[in-house]
Amino acid sequence: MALSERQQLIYSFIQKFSSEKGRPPTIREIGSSVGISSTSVVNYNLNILEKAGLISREKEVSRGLRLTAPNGKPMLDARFIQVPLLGRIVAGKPIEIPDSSAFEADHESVTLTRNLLPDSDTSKLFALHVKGDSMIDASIHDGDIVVMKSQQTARDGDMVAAWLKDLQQTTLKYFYRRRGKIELVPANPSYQPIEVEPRNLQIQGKVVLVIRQLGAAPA
Amino acid sequence: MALSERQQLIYSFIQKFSSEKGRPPTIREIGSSVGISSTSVVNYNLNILEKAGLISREKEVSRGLRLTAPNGKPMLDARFIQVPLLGRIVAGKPIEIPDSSAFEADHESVTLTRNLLPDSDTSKLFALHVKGDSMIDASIHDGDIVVMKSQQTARDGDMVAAWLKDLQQTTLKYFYRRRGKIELVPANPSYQPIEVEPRNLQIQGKVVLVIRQLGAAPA
DNA sequence: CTTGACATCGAACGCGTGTTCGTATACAAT
DNA sequence: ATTGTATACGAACACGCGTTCGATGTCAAG
Repeated sequence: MALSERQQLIYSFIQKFSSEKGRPPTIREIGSSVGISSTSVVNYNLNILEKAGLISREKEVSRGLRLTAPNGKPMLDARFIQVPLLGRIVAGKPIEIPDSSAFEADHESVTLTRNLLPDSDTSKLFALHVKGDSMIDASIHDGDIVVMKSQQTARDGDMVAAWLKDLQQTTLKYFYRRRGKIELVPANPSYQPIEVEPRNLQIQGKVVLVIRQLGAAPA
Repeated sequence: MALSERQQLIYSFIQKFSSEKGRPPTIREIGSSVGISSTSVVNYNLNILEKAGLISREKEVSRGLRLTAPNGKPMLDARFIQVPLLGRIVAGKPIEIPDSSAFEADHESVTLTRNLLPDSDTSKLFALHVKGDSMIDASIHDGDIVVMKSQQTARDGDMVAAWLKDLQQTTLKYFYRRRGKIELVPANPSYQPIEVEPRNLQIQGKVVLVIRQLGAAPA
C-alpha cells in the first residue's frame, strides 16, 4: 500500500533526526515536528510504517525505533555499503559468482564505509575470503579479504582475478597487454611475471580493495 | 586524567550498545550492564567521561548521550570510527606519534566501520600512509594504509612497527621473543627473519589493520 | 441509510528515565 | 585528628514516553 503524505513526512523526519542527533526521535518529537498533537496518531502511523517494512520498532523502549534497509535488516545509511561475502578464493578453483539474484539472498556481508572504495558503481561488488597462501605473490595472505568488482575485461594495470584454463588455477595479478598476449605480473617483485594467451585466460573480476585484519597472529 | 576501569567499561559498553541497537543506552541500561545499582553513580561517571571529552551529553533527554569523535565533535554514528591519519611510514625514520593532544587537532582522518577492528579500545588508534616499497617484506606496499594501535610492548605474534636503533630504520614485522632476544619475522616468507637485542628495539605500535586500495595501478 | 475500514483526536495510566540529595567509605594531604 | 577529594550507594522527585481506550469524522461499499 502506498504511504500517505503524512507517513512520508514522518519517515523523512526520522531519517533527518537520527542522523543529526545520533539517536532516534520519541513519539512526541515526531508528533510536534509533523504537526500531530496526539501521540496515538503518531503511534498509529508508525505501526503502518513498520508493516510496510520501512522501520522496525521495539516495544516499550524509549526511542525504540529505527530505519530498516530494503532487506528488512536495520538500516545503514548511504555512507555505508554492504558487500556480500560470497565465499573463498583458492588457487585451485575458479571463483563461483552466483547470479545477481544472490546479492539479495542472505549471505554474510562486510560493511564498509564508502570512502574506502575508489569507484562509485557499487552494484557489482563482492568480497571473498582468501584461503591459503597461494596468493602470496600478490602480497595477499591467508585470511585477507579481497573486495572485487565483477567484470570480464580489464585495463592495463588493473589487478584482476584470472582463471588460467590450462593450469586450472585462479590467480591475482596485475594485467597488461603485450603484443597480442597478456602479461600477468605479481605485486610482489620477487616473483616472475607470466605470459599467457588471451584465450587461455578468463578474467573474473578486478580487485578494488584488500583488507587484512591483524587480531592475533597468523604464521 | 586517566580513566578508571569502570569508566572504560562504561565507555566500551556505550560503543557496543549504540552500534548494535542503533540508539544510545539509558543510564539504567549502562548501570545494569556494568554492575552498578545506583543511577547516580552512572551519572557521576558519565560526567567524568564527558569532561574527558569522550562523550557528549544533552540535558534532560532520554538516551541523551553520544560518543565523541577524536576531533571533539559528536559522532554521527557509533558504528563509524574515525582514525586520525597522522602521516607516513617510511623505512628511514621513526614514526612520529604526536602526543595525544594531537588527536584533537584537525588531522585528516580515515573513516572505518567498527566491525573491521577486532578490539574495542579505539582511543589509541592511528593510521599511516605507507610510502615506498620498503615494507614489501611485510607484504605491505606503496600506498597502503596501516592502522595501528599505539603501544610500547607486544605479545608474540603481533605485527609491530619497530624502530631499530642501530640501523635507524622503521620496519613492520611479526614479533616473537626468543631466549632473551627478539625475533622479527617478515610476513612474506621469502624474506629472512632477523634477530635483535631488546635494547636495540623500540616498539612503536601494533598493526591492527592493513588496507590496500586498488583504483588504478601502481607498479 | 447502515456498516465498516481508515484516520484522527484527547486523555489517562504506568512505567521509563534523568536529576538531585543525603549519606558513607577510602585515602592522601595538612 | 582533620580536612578535602574521589568514588559509591539508595531513595525520592518530576517529567519523559510508550501504551491504551473511548470518541469523532470521512468515505466508499453494501
